[in-house]
Amino acid sequence: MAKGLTKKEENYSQWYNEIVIKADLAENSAVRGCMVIKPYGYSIWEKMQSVLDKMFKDTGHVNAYFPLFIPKSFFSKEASHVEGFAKECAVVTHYRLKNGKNGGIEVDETAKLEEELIVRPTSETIIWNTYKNWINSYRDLPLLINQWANVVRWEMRTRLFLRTAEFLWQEGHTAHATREEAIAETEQMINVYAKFAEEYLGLPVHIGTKSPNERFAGAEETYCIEALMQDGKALQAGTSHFLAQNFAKAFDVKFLNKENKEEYVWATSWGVSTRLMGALVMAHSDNNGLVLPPKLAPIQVVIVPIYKSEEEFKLVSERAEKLCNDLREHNISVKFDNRDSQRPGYKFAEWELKGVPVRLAIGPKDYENSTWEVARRDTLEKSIVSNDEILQHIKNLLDDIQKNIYKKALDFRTDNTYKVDDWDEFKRILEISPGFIEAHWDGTPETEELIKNETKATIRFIPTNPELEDGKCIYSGKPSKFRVIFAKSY
RNA sequence: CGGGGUGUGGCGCAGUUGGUAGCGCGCUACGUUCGGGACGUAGAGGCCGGAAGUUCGAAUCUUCUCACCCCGACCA
Repeated sequence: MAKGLTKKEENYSQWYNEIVIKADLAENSAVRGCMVIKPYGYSIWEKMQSVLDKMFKDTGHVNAYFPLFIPKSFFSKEASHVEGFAKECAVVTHYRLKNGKNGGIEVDETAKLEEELIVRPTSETIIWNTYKNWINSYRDLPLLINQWANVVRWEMRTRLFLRTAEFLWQEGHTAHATREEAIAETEQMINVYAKFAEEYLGLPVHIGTKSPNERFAGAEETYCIEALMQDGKALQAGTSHFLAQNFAKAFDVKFLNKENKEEYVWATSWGVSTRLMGALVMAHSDNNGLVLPPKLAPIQVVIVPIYKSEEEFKLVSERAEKLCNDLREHNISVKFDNRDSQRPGYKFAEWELKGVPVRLAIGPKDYENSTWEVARRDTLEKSIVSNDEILQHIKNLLDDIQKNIYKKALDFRTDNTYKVDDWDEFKRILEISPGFIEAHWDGTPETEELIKNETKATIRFIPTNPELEDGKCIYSGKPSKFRVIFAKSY
């Protein structure tokens, strides 16, 4: 089975790479660090987009589009923001090419830009520079805008979907009249992300806040959803930032309140990216390939005909086409794989590799008995279902698969979450069976840094409503009131 | 940016002490097959990452260069 696919127990990162490539999700491009998202992968992303977009609209947001390029001067207006991104910015310095000496092409040095342009690593600066013109009164607030865009962060080391130099995402940027309202927005959006992750990706996530070390550059508070991958490493799947008045002050965005007094506006920003594709792969897939949650699978059901003669093909095709129509009427996406060039066994393996949730086979025997062979991707179980019941069976099965992969991921997380009070135990667990570790922390960035240097583990999140309990910091032994969650991370 | 590795048909690789390139997969055609990755026959496809050098002769040796991958530091 799964010919040529590395087993995840043997080499997890190679297993991941092979699934991404062999399942036709994406491939490396001719440009260093930049990937090509292939049609099958992109159609999953489109499904994510359409679900998220609706969730954003339902919470009152509208879409807009801001420029790819940001004047360098904008960037330096918010000090910690610049510092956070400076090391990974692509910069445009010239606007013209000319013919070179040896028939090649070279940069025309006479066409130097007066002011260099930064390719956006995120859009806070250009957006706040624009909002300044849009906001005058409390009547202009709240301003609730999202954009779907690409951004560039010049990463040293890249991995398909998880970290690429260019990636696709959405970034919401909102402006509010009060601190409370902005915080409520920040929390609302992290809850939207959590709901999306759990209900659609089938991925259980924790909601929490980031420690100062891990916080977004320019934010007062960063909320995150954090998931556990099958190798025991944590993956940040989405973030929502309370930006306080930092950008309003940097870009001088003020409004007149009801008392006719000038105030700086309060801001949030929030985003999820194509990194979610990586999360999807690493959360559910197995040694046979990708496992997709039905709600995001581009193809939910595939039908493989089995036949010897032309007549047999005709008979099973007729019944397959009929079922295709029925399924489509019930908004279930289905593919009838009637390629004559491949044999059934090949098709079975291929659709498993691509993670299609439900596979049906129909051959002469099934035709005669009025049955279907039904195989589910998550458990690899097969059953025989009568033609009368097949439609309802598939509907139930898709729901069941969606629930089951969530439960599997949740059980995995539960099994790999540890409460630890002893430093040696902390190190030992990270060594032999990584996962989430709940431990006490003295609240200082210095301690987090020391723990990171010694174990590579960082604080993934601080619970939003922690259970209060007196304890001692796992590293320094200083008093602590509640536990935070450590893990190695992507 | 440090440490390691790899560049040879579309993909994965072999190529010995230098003698002018081969295998598997895939692809094309035809036939037999078809309930878990079929087989046969016949084909197409590469100036061996690039440049310079050594040599009668370089995929192979030397120097330089470029690209990519993996492990670290940094990051969503």
